[in-house]
Amino acid sequence: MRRRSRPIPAPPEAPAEAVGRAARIEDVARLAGVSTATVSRALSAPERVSPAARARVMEAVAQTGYQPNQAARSLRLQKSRMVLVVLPDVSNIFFSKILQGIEDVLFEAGYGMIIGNLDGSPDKEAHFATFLATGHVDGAILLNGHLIGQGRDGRGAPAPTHVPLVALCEAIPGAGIPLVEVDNRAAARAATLHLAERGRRRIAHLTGPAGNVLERERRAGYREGLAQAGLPFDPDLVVEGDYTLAAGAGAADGFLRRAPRPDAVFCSNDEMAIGLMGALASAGVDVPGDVSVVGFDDIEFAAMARPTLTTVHQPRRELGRTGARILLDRLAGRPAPASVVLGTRLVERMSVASKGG
Amino acid sequence: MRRRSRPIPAPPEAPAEAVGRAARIEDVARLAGVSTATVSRALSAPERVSPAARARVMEAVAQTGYQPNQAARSLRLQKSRMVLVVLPDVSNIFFSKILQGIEDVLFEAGYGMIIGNLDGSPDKEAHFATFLATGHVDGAILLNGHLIGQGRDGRGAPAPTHVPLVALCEAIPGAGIPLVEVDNRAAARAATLHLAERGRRRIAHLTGPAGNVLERERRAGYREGLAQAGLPFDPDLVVEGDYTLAAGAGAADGFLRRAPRPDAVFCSNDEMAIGLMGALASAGVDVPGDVSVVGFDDIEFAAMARPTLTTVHQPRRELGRTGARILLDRLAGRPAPASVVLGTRLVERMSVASKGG
DNA sequence: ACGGGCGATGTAAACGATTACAGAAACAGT
DNA sequence: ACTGTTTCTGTAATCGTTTACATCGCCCGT
Repeated sequence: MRRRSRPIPAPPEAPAEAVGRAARIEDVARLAGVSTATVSRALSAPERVSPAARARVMEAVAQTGYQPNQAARSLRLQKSRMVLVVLPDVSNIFFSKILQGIEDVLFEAGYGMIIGNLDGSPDKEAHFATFLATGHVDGAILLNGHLIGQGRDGRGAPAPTHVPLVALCEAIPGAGIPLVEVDNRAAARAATLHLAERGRRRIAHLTGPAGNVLERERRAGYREGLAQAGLPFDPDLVVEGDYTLAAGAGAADGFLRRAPRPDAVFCSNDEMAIGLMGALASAGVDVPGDVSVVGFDDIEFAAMARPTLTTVHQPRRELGRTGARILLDRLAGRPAPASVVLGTRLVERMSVASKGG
Repeated sequence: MRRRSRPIPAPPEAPAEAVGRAARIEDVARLAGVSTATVSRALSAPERVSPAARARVMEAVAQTGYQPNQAARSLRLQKSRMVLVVLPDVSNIFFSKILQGIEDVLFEAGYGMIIGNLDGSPDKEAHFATFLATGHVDGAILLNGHLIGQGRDGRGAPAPTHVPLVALCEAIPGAGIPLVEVDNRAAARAATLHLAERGRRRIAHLTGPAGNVLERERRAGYREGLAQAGLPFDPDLVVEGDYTLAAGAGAADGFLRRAPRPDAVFCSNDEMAIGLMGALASAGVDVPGDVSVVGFDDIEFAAMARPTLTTVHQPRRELGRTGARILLDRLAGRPAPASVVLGTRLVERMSVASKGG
């Protein structure tokens, strides 16, 4: 193996910097002929440094490609500029849109976003609960209450030391942390009333999991709507689902076997509503004629289902944005509202039809 | 406002620990009557510490509720046990399912997941590119090539120092990093052939964005499929979309105006396929009779659309899992394959019908 | 009795930033 | 010339771990 006869010029893409380790603040200081203190100041408070020194530092920074090490900063400053977002399921289109809103404003403020995907696993709940306490993140947004308060063991981990928290979409009773949500009860009432106003008399309710705080509100709203329309409440018409397409599809049979058969179903989310409509169609039932359906959330597919789905619109992205803003306020020590309620509206499409007189 | 007459007992939930700061390793050491070195060893390598000391340390840890500070660990160990996942859009159901797979195995291995949501913003691309270089994370998974290589400025940021990377779903030409993907070309060919075998003769293609590496493969597969079926390639039947429901719906008109009208459309994702079917139905076109439709991805809603959507199934969660595993291998210095191709399969549903003789 | 080996422990030096404090230099006002 | 003020800079402590190295017993074989 012969040596090359001529020295090879250094590759142009690596400017001055040695092949080895990333540049440290000390390298920059040496190169600029100043102390590390001056480098640090030149970067974080340029006005406290003479123009000459500042220029030399900037030059040295450019040459070395220096980027402050984040672990060191975190340690020294006792904050990480990271936020943990805890949610039941990233792959759920409802949450992931909220995630997008959170990311929007977190990024704007220079914060990074760590995902805690609970996935129904108590292990994960425990993990992320301690995660909060270990200085990994400056704050957290909780999309359900499992982490603190209402774990399956009845108690869950104790509220972590002093990390600011914000609850999003679902209240965490007794946790005493700010909450951003929609008025689920009012929305459910409006949806139920809407069906009643279209002449529907046997209005069923396909709910989410029973333990759910937010679901309690919706059930209450459903009953209020019935009452307001002068319709009797029939517990037999309330069926519990788990927010999945499959749950919706699976519920169809049950509803059809009820006697008398319901002429409308209010579903606690759009997935179940779409799953239900699909199964009803397959069973030869006319939607919306025989059975009208209302969903909840207004996910993108609601407008694409056949028939298009009448549903309660939730401002998902805005929910995320608002939650993140409140958390940032608390992180910055600014005053923040204890609770925010965002508006919903009923989006009328083709899955509800008028009936009778 | 009257003072309470009796002192209140300390709340029972705070065991021994002072109200102030979180416990440091030194607190534990003092309490256990050992040095900090022993505490550290007791926790990370118990067998190197005498049973007696170990017991005292554990007791002290329990009493103080000590959790090692992560910033300090990261700094000392030069690793963060965090992985950055960069993707175009968290709220997209295609990516978020992959995210779930990634999270599965990352969590299992004790790694946390930071999300870099590009959202089409060059700012964000730049941000996350430097993010990689600042010791925030030990490695990254890239769901598109924008971060390195093919940014809009033609170059993007230089490949970051030495952070292990893995590309997922979309190759990053020239980056020389492991890639996990499906055989997009073969899958597109199979989809096109499937339509041809059902007697479809004017098969259109609703594609993703043109710059897309993966999209080039699908277009190539589409043309191969046509060729294999003995059908002519007509550039007029290739329409570019952007993977959204709206793009699918918007493309319907164009297809219907073509003369002769196409009798099938192969769509590069399910959202566009569903949007297209919706708009076709609204225009009074019979799907699958007049126009058959095939999608790509097999998202959950594919089975719930009317008609149910025939589509190419991608193992999204498994893609995520595999990508994460390879990254972990590289992080651990284990040998890792340079590239993995996962299988797809065509899921036949109701959006394709046979035609003619 | 002595040296070697071994296991358990402690001391102190990293890791890479920020910043309190103090010193130096420059300048102005008397 | 002296003092006080202002502006800039450097020294060194600090954040909370981990771990190389040194030390200290202790046991064992000769």
